[in-house]
Amino acid sequence: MSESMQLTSPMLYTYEHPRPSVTVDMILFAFQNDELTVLLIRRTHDPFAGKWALPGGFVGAQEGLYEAALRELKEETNVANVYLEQLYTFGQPDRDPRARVITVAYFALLSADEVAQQRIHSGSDVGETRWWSIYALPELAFDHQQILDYALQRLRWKLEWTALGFLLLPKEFTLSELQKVYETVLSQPLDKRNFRRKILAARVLEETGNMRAGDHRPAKLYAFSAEAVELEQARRRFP
Amino acid sequence: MSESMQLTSPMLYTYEHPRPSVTVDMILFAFQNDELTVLLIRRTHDPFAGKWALPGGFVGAQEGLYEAALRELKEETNVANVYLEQLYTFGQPDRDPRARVITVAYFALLSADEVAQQRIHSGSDVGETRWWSIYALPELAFDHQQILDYALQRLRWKLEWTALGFLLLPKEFTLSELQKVYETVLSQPLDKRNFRRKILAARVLEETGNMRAGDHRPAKLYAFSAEAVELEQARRRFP
DNA sequence: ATCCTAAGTGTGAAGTTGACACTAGCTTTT
DNA sequence: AAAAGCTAGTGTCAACTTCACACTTAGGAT
Repeated sequence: MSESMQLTSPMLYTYEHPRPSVTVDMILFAFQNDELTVLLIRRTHDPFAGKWALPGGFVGAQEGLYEAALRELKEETNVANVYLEQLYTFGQPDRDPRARVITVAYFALLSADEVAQQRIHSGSDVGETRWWSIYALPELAFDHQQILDYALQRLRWKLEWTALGFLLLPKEFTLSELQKVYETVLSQPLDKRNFRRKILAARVLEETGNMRAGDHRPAKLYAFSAEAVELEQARRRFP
Repeated sequence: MSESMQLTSPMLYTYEHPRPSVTVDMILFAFQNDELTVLLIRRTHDPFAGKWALPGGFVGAQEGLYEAALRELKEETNVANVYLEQLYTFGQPDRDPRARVITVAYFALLSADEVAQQRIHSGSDVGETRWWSIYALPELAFDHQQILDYALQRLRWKLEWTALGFLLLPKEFTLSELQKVYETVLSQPLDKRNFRRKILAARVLEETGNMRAGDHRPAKLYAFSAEAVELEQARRRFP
């Protein structure tokens, strides 16, 4: 501890300091086939060549962190137009075996529409891109498992405390589908009547008038109202 | 946007990238004279020489972010043994006029005991160190006002949702003192009976058996129990 | 002894949460 | 065309929580 003090202390407020690399890593969650999934890429280069990792990359000299996250996402996975939320910054000195790399993690919820539209594909530097079920993950590169665990906590928190679960669904959805999202993410069954009462009380959903046809009794379709969502997002405790 | 893509994209997963400087900045809150206060230092060097700023400094090559925060705090202000919580990472490209500097902000609540004990003084690189009332702040350097605003949001959230307000008080305190903390931070009067019922229901406080003598009826003194606090902190939504 | 001031205490009404079971409406099968 | 199968959809009561609200108690100062 005192060694590092002497290293850096005399230089305070000059700009001659060890400069780490800074990256952004993105955790993209989606809901597919009744499973919570996360988007991973397969690394082509060392370190961890062949291993799966969160999409991410270096922050450019003249771009903000959020912009870097959007750019890398587009480049590596062709995903665009998502709302990213800063998650946490991970900076253990040894988290990258080659150099000091500090990473700012972002996460996003992708609606089923977005997953379908994005035509996700791998960028030139990326081996392969695919969605993985949260419950059957491969071994991850770096400390990405830890980052993912943390993102999962945050996601659970979000669903426990806000009515924003529909962000993982298509534009129109049934209440049963929404309940399924909540049950899957929170890993617990919910009472149908109480769930409906509660989610409707949040006043972010409105009936579209359409029905979901299917094998059985058709279900009313709901959508969220943009204004209400802004309110709900404004209620976020950690912007 | 596409310019910066071309700048950095071809180098993905090599380590030849613009490397920003990375700093930590600390927001230390304390409660003094019925006011919420924050610890600031006066800058001696440009940029913003003479302006007040959050204590902070560069992250060493081989130290974690948290360790860097502790070290800088000790160096600049002589504050030690505080529990820091990561707040947010600010990385707008122009937030430092001279170079690209990304900062990871931490915040901490200092008890009145700690404020008294710490013998806060300025490190060699720091002009002056003092506590400022939140409601009478000087103009701050960089984007530190923005960072502070965000920290205040988080602090309010913390007091709204947890019983951790006593972190800002000395070891022993009366319920009235605790209520005053909550009222000050939340900027709203609270009902005495409801406040007491609620805070006692959280089961983190215990009577010490001592009384606070004073001009009027003596008040029971309370302390928090360490185990209970761990529980309460474990309840934190964002570790 | 009286006054002043802060400490300390309880209740009822309103709202919220949680447990719980049946009917409605469509498709498929026979 | 009737029955079976399956999912959608709905209401109530009890327990608990929240909120508003006012008086008594204990010490210090005079």
